[in-house]
Amino acid sequence: MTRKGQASRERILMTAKKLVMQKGFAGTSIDDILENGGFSKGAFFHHFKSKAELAEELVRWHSAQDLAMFRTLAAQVEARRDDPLDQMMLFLKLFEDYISNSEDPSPGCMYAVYTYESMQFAPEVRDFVSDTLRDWTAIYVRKFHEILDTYTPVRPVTARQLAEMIVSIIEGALVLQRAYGNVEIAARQSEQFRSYLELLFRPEPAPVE
Amino acid sequence: MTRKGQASRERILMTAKKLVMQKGFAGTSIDDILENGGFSKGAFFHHFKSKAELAEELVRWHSAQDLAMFRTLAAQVEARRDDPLDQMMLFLKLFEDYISNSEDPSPGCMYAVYTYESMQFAPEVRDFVSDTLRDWTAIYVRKFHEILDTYTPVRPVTARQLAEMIVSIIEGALVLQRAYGNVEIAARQSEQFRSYLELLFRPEPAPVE
DNA sequence: AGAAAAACCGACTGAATGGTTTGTAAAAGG
DNA sequence: CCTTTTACAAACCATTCAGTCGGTTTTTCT
Repeated sequence: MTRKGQASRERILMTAKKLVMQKGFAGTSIDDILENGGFSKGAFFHHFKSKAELAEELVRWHSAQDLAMFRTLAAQVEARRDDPLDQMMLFLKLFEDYISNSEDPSPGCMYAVYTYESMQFAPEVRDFVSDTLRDWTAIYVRKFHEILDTYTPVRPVTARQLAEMIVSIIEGALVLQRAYGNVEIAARQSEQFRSYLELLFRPEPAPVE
Repeated sequence: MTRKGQASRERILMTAKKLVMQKGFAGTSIDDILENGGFSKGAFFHHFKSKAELAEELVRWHSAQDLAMFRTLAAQVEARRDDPLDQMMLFLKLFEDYISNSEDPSPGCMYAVYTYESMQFAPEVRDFVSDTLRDWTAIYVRKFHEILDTYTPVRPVTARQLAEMIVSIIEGALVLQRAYGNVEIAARQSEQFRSYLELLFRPEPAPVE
């Protein structure tokens, strides 16, 4: 694949991503993508043999970017803090900055789009999406294990429960954000989750009555 | 509209709901609905003048059912508890029972489907969905106001933040539930939220070191 | 420079889709 | 009982859709 070929392919993926996030996968036709990006039919089918293949390449491409961003944040955090709880708190704060400042016109999670349209996709694509979500959760699970090795929570809780909680909160907040056209919900909810972690792991003495 | 007519209309809506929750709105063709429910084209277009009208009637119909269920739970709760925090806790528990025992093959939230495919719908439909989500949140906001009038939280928090938190958690948990094919996540996450409320409003004395 | 391969163009095709129309059976109303 | 309206049936239509194909341009390799 030539350099120019790669570039075109990426431009198609970028356009497809934009439209799929706006209108869903079934709601986005190939002609839509072509018109919006200024490509031709021939160009598209030179790079992707079918719409189904685009679907697969699109999530894989997106998840690679996503993971890279995630790792960048995680690395920053681990360089700046030693304590696992401090790391988690800083990570969440950085995430809040990131999501508040991304001027994405149609916010949302691509995995959620794929999940709610799962019947459109081949089983392997569905599996890829759920595996990716599982990987995402697993990274949090590991970090919460570290935290639970160091701290004793005020109430019994498992690493898995906390990991699924932050993922759920973010996924749900993105739905609300999109429905309301309000870009601050995800950050505010991440903040609430931090508050929960504080109470669980760093309780203050009960206030005197 | 005759009784039989009403019944047919409802059967179409039921079939449409099932398919839309499985495959998304754009991914569900009218022919799909007809085939799946055993209707004819004539029947469909007798009851709905277009697919767009079906979209609108479908959310409105669904939200009416949804709200009725919500009110039933709320009424049960208010009959059994006086304290607003107790009411909230019981409500969440009843919700957990409800969602764990509903044998829905393709779980998820219809508002999330509409939100992620929002470009498919007329502005009035989009507004209806966001208004419905706002109503939903507003009911929680009111209850949390009552709670905050009675209890002092350990950490500063607003009724709106808590209301958006439970809605986000449930929305997000439904995404994960669907992705993983695991029907217990929403209930488990609701439980975590209860745990947060306990820590906020009914803190135990800090453990002695 | 010249051959070979990759990248691209756009007219075309068949199937699917949303929607229309014409006709008919069954209720409802007087 | 007879008329009018409602409820449905299904053939039909125009458009859109995913995908094909034959041909041209551009890039790469030697």
